[in-house]
This record gives sequence, C-alpha cells and structure tokens, in this order.
Amino acid sequence: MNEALDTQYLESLQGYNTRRAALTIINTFMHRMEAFELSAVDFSILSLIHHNPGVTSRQLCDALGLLPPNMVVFLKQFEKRKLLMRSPHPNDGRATALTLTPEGKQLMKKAEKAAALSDQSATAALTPKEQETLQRLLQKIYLRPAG
Amino acid sequence: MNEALDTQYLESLQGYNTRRAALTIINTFMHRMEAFELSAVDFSILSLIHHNPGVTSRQLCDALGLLPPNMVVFLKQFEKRKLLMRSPHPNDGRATALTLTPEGKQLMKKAEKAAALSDQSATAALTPKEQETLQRLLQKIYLRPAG
DNA sequence: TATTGTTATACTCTATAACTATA
DNA sequence: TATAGTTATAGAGTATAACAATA
Repeated sequence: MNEALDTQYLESLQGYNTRRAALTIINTFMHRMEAFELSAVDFSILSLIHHNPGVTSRQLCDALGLLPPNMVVFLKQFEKRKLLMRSPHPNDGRATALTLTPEGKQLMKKAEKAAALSDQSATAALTPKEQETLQRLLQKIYLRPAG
Repeated sequence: MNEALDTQYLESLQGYNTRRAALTIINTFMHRMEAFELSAVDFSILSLIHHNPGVTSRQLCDALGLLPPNMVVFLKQFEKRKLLMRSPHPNDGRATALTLTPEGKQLMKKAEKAAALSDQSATAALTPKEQETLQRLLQKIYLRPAG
C-alpha cells in the first residue's frame, strides 16, 4: 500500500510550491518559538511593535493583513502577559499607542535571535547566494501583486 | 494617520517572505477558481485524482497533508457535484478507488488551464528564468525539510 | 494487532455586523 | 460623516477520539 503519487503537475504550479515551502519554514519556526510561547502571528505583531514603538492597532492590521476584531484578542493576550503597554495616542484621541514593556523587549530580543536561526535552519539546503535570490524573488511577487 | 511601518526586520525573514508571497499567489488563484466553484484545496485534491486515477483517500491525505476525517467532507462534496466516482479497490477491500467522472475530467481540464494562467499572472513580475529559479529553490526547501 | 474510512466533536483562524467614542 | 477600537458571533480550516469493516 501507500505508493507515492504523481505530483508532477501540482509541482509545476508556483502557488503549490510557495505554499508548501511556507508551511515547511513556518513549521520549523513554530517549533522554535514554543520556548517563548509565541505563535508565528504573535511574533510578527510583537516584532512590528518592537521596531515601531507607538504604533496603532490599525497600522498593525494593515501591515499584517489582520482584521481589527481579531487584533483585539492578540493585544489583550499580550497585555495579560505583561509584554505590551497601551498609552493614549499623542495626536488622535480615538487611537492607542502601543509599546513593549521592558519584559516584552527582552523577550523579543531573544525571540528575534531564535527566529533568525530558525530561518537559517529551514533554508539550510540553499547557499547564501540562493537565499538572497529567494528573498528578492518572493518580495517581487508580494510587493507587486497581480489581479 | 496611517503612515507606513518599518517592516525591514520582518522582511529579512524567509518565513515571512514566503508566507506573504504564498498568500498573494493563492489570493489570485482563489479569485480565478471562483468560476469553477473550487477552493485551492478542492483543486489540489481533484488534480491529484485527475492525474492518479484509482488513488485512495489515504494516499491523498499523505500527499497533501490533510487528515482523513477532513478528506471525507471534501470527497462527499465532490460526489454530490457528480465530479467524483468511487469504486471498490482491486487489492484492498477496506479501501476505495477514486476516479473523476467525465464531468469531473472536463472541469479539471479547464481548471488546470486557468490555474496555469493564474500562476503566470501572479508571478508576472519575474522573468521566465527567475520563475524557474524560484521553483527550484522552493522545492529544495520543502523536499528537504529541516528540524 | 494494524489500517481504511467514517462519525462526532472540539479548537483555532478568519470574517461580518453593530456598537462607542472620538475626529 | 468617517475612523479607531471593541464586542459578539458566525463560518472556515484543522485537530482528536472512537468506531466498523477489512487486512
């Protein structure tokens, strides 16, 4: 039983290849982030706050393609874990400025180091030059999306 | 309001780049597949059956990383739409051999043509040579996954 | 005893409608 | 009137446990 299938046609599609590669890399990533109790999305949100102190919830949603009602849940969780602080936005009374607490900053410093290592491990089959090429080609795709 | 954020750090991570590119390509794909009332997963299952007539549910699950209880739902749906036929497996009385109906084959012929066009459109920012390179690099990653 | 396919069910992720307070 | 943030909720997608039929 359980012979291998002919997947040649699917492998000719970039959508299939890109999704499979993304799942492989993110799987490694999830594994490595367990130590910090962070999901991939947790990491991306906290990293953006880390590098953009004072950012608003709306800006995070736009940058990551998340919806406002779902962001609320993430931010609540981070606040509960004492990783995140909210303060009134200087220019807009409706908005909230988000920054990491000292604990949050310390966690993200470690997590970002681990993320770089995870990335390297997941793409270890590629030479450094190939890794650069891959990054360039992928960014060409998602920074210039087609209909 | 709504200034652009510094996403430089995230963009240095291949996991982020690959996921963003995958979402971009699959978004285009989903759009193009609406005409056939197929989701991306619908398409990948039917395409595997198309190119592997007589395949079993279990083989599909292994090839696509889906779980058996979830596959049941997809196959039921395809049967209801008269795209799929089940027949007893020649060697194994527990299993079922899956094949497309004539309607299913006809649908997938059209859908696979549309999929190739969608792929081309989503990666139009790349030269043909770059597209080949991308495919090669992505397959290197997911065919040789790291811990 | 192990495997194929199935049911029922739970959990996570993502999406929509509607509200409040500020602009 | 439009926007930021929130609540409640609905719908996909994905996961586990347990069972019948067959190996």
